[in-house]
Amino acid sequence: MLTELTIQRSKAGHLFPRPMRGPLLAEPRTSTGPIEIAGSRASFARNAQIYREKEPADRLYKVTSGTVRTCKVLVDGRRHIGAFYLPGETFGLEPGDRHMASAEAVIDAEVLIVRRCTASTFPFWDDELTRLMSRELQRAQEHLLLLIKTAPERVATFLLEMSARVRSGDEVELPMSRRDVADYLGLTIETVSRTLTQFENQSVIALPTAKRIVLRNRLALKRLIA
Amino acid sequence: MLTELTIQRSKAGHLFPRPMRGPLLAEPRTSTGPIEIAGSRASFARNAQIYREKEPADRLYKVTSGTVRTCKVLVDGRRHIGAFYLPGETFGLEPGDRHMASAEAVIDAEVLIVRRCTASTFPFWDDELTRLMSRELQRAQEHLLLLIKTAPERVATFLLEMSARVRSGDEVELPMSRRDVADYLGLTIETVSRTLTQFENQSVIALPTAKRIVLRNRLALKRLIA
DNA sequence: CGCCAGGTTGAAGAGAATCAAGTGATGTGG
DNA sequence: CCACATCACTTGATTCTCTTCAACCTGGCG
Repeated sequence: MLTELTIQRSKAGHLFPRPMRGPLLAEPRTSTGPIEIAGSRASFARNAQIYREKEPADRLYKVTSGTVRTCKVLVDGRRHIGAFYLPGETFGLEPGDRHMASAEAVIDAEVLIVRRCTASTFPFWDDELTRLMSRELQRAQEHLLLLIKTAPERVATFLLEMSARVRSGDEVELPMSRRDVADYLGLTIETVSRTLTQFENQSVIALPTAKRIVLRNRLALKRLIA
Repeated sequence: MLTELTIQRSKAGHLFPRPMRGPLLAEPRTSTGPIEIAGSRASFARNAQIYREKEPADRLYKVTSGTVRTCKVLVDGRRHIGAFYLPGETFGLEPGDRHMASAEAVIDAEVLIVRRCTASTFPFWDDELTRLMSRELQRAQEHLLLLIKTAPERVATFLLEMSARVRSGDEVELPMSRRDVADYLGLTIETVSRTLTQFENQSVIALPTAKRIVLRNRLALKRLIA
């Protein structure tokens, strides 16, 4: 194991190193056991940028707490969110050598950072990179299918996806704002909000608070997905 | 080089083997020169299926002539085209071990087929797979951005993309139908058609025939893309 | 010549965006 | 501890884009 550093945020998202260690990879590989690779830890305040578009993509990031979004801002101000990353998920791997999107903390988040080159000395590393790339591709392809659907279908898909990812029964605590959801689904915040209240009126969901959503009728949501 | 077979189509798209050889990979790799890997050739009639969704994804396909589309049909009959593949481009690589979409010949097409496992005996093969996967991911991410745009923006993006890929000056011969274009862009054929005539009326393009498109004002198209 | 698939055009309608106002939660300073 | 400011979300009215439904071209091809 190599030297490790942890980085903590200041108020404005500045980074302060402090010693730490942690595993990069989430899934134990049956053949070899879990892989742990030296890295540094960093904390980011809500909305702090983790990296910017077009910066060299020489690091990988694993969320240890909080939530991260990757997003692209178009010239006319529209914003597109490519993905949300929850604890245990890894982001930052790009098809090229530069980041295609920026990454930001949706809520206060901690990430483990590993240099891509550092890791190349470990066996099975290439396998892991391929696995991550595959997952990104699959995610992107599912996202594509999402964007050709109607608003209720998109929202239903999103709710079921989030529910499956946080797996906490029928109650989902969304870490992200309506704006984030809207930019992920390719809708406006008004449409997202209206669709949610519509679901609530149909008793498909309950909304104890804006970000807490109870799935009361999963079947109805699944029927929507088509 | 291993034994090679070529397969030709019958009227209904059936396959008849015949000896042949050809390179799988398009790009010469500077360090080692072009890689050529044994494979079989096959021809497919217009609209013939090359593989179906959920079939094992154990082969790679390189288009040698014609055009191929990958598509998914949703339960309600809507169809989504994930990508078009032109001569020289490789398709069939999936994030999992099953095809996520089916592949069909847009027009009569010839493809070179290589078994994924066959190829593992060649050096640099893993690199090549990674490169292909990267390209797919990039393609998917650009497609995502497309789908959050307006109809004119999508059509303009599509025209410029096709023009760049066939690089035959300002004249583009589209191999695919309006339906294919529409299903790729997430629009209806009527909207695609209307948008094209609108471009024509603005002298941005000319339409000598339905499938032949002359880009008269690339700048106007680029301005649209935002 | 006439058929037929693919493409275009028109009119009407639906769905989401936009514009605008209101409500509710959160946080801050007096 | 409360008043107020701010931000996030919701709701309503209107507009606009794209879809839908329908009719009509057009170009190959028997």
